[in-house]
Amino acid sequence: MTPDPLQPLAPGEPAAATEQKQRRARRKEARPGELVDAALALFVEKGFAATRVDEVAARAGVSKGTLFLYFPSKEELFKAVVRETIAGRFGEWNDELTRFEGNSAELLRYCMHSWWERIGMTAASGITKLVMSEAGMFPEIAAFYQQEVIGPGHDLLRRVLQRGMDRGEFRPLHMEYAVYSLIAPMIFLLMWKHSMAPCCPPSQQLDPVEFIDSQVSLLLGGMLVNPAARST
Amino acid sequence: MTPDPLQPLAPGEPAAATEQKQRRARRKEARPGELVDAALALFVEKGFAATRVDEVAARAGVSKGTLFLYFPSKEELFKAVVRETIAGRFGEWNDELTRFEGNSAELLRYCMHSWWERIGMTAASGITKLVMSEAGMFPEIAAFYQQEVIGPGHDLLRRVLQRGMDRGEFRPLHMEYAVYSLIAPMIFLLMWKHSMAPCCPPSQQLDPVEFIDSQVSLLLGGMLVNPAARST
Amino acid sequence: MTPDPLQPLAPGEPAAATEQKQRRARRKEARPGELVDAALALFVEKGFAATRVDEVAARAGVSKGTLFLYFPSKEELFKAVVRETIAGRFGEWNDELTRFEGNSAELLRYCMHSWWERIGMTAASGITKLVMSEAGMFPEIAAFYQQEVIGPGHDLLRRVLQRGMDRGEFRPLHMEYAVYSLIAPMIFLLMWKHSMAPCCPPSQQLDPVEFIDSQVSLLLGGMLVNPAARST
Amino acid sequence: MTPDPLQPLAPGEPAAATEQKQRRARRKEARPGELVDAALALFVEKGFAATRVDEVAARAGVSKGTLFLYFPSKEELFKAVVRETIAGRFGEWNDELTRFEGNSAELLRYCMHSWWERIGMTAASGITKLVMSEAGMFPEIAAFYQQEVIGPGHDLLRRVLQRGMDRGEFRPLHMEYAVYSLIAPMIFLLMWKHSMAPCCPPSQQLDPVEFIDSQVSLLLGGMLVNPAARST
DNA sequence: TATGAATGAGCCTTCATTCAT
DNA sequence: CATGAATGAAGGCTCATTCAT
Repeated sequence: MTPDPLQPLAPGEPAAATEQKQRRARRKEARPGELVDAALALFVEKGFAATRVDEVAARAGVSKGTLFLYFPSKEELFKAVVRETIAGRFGEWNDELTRFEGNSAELLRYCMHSWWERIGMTAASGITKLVMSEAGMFPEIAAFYQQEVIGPGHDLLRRVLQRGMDRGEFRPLHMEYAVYSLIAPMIFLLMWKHSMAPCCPPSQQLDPVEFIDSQVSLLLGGMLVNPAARST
Repeated sequence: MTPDPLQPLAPGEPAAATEQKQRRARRKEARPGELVDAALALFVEKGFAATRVDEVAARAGVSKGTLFLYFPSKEELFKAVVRETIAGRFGEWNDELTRFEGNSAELLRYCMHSWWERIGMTAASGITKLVMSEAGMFPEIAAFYQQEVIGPGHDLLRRVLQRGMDRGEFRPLHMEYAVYSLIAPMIFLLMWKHSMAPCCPPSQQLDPVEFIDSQVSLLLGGMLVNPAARST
Repeated sequence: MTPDPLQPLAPGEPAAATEQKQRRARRKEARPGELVDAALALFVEKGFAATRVDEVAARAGVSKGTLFLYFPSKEELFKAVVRETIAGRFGEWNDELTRFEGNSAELLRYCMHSWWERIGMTAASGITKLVMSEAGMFPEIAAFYQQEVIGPGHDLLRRVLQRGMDRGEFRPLHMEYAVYSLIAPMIFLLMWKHSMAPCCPPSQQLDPVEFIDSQVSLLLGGMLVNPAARST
Repeated sequence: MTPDPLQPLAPGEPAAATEQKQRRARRKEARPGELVDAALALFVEKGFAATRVDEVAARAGVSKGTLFLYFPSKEELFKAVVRETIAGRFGEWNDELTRFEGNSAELLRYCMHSWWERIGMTAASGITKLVMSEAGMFPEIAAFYQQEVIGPGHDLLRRVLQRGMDRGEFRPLHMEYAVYSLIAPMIFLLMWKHSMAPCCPPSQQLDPVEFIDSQVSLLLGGMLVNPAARST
């Protein structure tokens, strides 16, 4: 859609004008994205209701009117934020899982740390906090999130556990509950990071990576057939 | 404070008038509670910003003006809701812990289930979800919550773990992380119940009691010195 | 209406009860006055709109409901304040004028100082400030004030000037303007005292008595037939 | 600030567009002024508290929201009214005083009449009345008024009197009191015009110009070294 | 397309007034 | 008579949304 900048200019066309058009066009196409980024940051920081569209527009470097050119309402902006931000990276993740060659305990640990690096510690974590906070007001969004994120994530974790059981590494587990036992610390870390952490005294601060390590170890204690022999 | 109802009425005193006064007095004393109850329900359902004080008043069966007779602002009403809902039940809990005679695995399981019965499945859970959702907007509330709930809960769980280690039931644990491993499923259950659960397909629904059971079992696997011998 | 306290008690009547009734009755009769006093003070200090009836009631030591037992509305309370506070002291003043034996310059000076002592420096001055401030909102009150205070005061001053002219002490004066030349400093002192004075630096503070003296001297310079010979 | 209308338009520039922009710009620039004018009229007529911002906006031909686009609060609107209305014209006045060539009696008379024409009979007088009425509620405004108006006016009058004394026209005067003797009739006229006058019977009406004339004559009687020789 | 001035519905809050007790 | 809890009609102010330019 954007004109390929490597393409040679049509002969006779004034270069400057073309370049300007290009830049404007590129800018125009970037607009929604910039607005979504700005909105994401502000929604995460202050919540949906407390974020003013003026602020979003200002942060995106456009006027308030322009925002409504791209999003018909604040609610639609919010929905767009959720939709745009949730990039389905589960395909890639599933592939990694398939290719993984270590034991299942290592895989599980890898998955959890991987989640932290790719989601938990990035801005993407804000979106989950946001969705959970506003789910009551936006059931549609919550359902969308469930379908696009929770569901696939759930499936992926189920695959990991199944792999462990199939390979005789994990004891027979009640799949659903075990999956949620893995989701729980992630949700917890998200909410903690975005809500209580700023108010906790240093003594109760949490190093997420260490916590994940510790948590996985504890859970593996209950999952592994032979905990004593575990390598991780 | 209220006249002792066991006290016989002064002879000659008209019983009707006394009763009326009592009802009036009771009414006045009941108002804040009724308002807090109404506010709790609405805040949990719609969030702080989306809840209108008119609605709260209407639900409590009074006029808008009356609400401001008891709470100087919407924000103070919110704080009152938080305070009232999470009235420290930790004293009682700590006593139970002290008196508990079973082994530490049983105690841990008891604690988690107890939490669900007293907090998780009651309206109090909604307020925690709300506090975490709105923490950014109400740092004061978040700090209060941290001090009144998170802190004491943290301490209580630490005592449980310490008991297990002292009695040689639990392996040496990194205390902080282990505590958060117990807190995590509770926070998760809270958030889940109040945000995603209504949108999940039946296949992904979660029975909280069973989940707690399962989660505790897994964690105990990692905590107990002798997992095989565990009674629960 | 109030039982004469000197009247011997009716035989057989319990003294205590009677006394209580008396006190309550006396108190009841005093209520309107106490309310008017409280209202005067607050109206003068804060203006009509900014004075809350709660405050008036509280200052008078009664409940808000009681206030409305005596005055049907805040406006009526205001009117009552003006009516009650403006005690016609012009009869007495006119008598003094008639009996005055000094020369007219002395009489004029006496009148002005007398006004300051009896009105200007007392709480009564507040009422004039109040009436002038709120005249736009209460034309009825302004008319009443004009009739009860301005008019009589005007007449009294006219008599003084006429006396001076009749006795050949004052030059022929344009009566209306001359009267207002005497009223002007009084109005000025009132407004000054109640509005700007608190904001003026010490260098611009004003000693009212000295100012009246100075002002009268200047005016007499223009009024007296023989200024050089004036004794005051 | 506005583009010089005498400047010829750049050749080729579309006149219509320019004019439109100008009109739009002028409109935006005119808004605060229109609002201040509307507010001035209503504040003077009804007082600060009784004036509703809706009314001000309506009178200025805009919506309530627009008003808050230009003034952050009703109070700031009021302050703006005061500032705009009494924009310091003392510089001009001081110059006139310096250039004045007549005798000091004439100068004094000129000053007083000048005040009436520029302040007393204009809308600015209403604002002074308002400031004095509401001074108790707005000490900040009162202080501002004192600094911007009372102070400079005071200084100007002092200069006039000093000039008279320096030139041997005026007798030695107690400066402060004499200055206030000149301020008093102005304050009086203001208050009178805006409060009692509408309620006075015709017999007690006051022609301000004549009153000033009369008042100045009387005061000059007390000020001049040689009253008999006075030309005015 | 982009702007930003304008809008107006709606919110929180106040306070004079009422009325059951 | 006195109380004070309850009321509800406004009022000031915000902010998502519109639209002329």
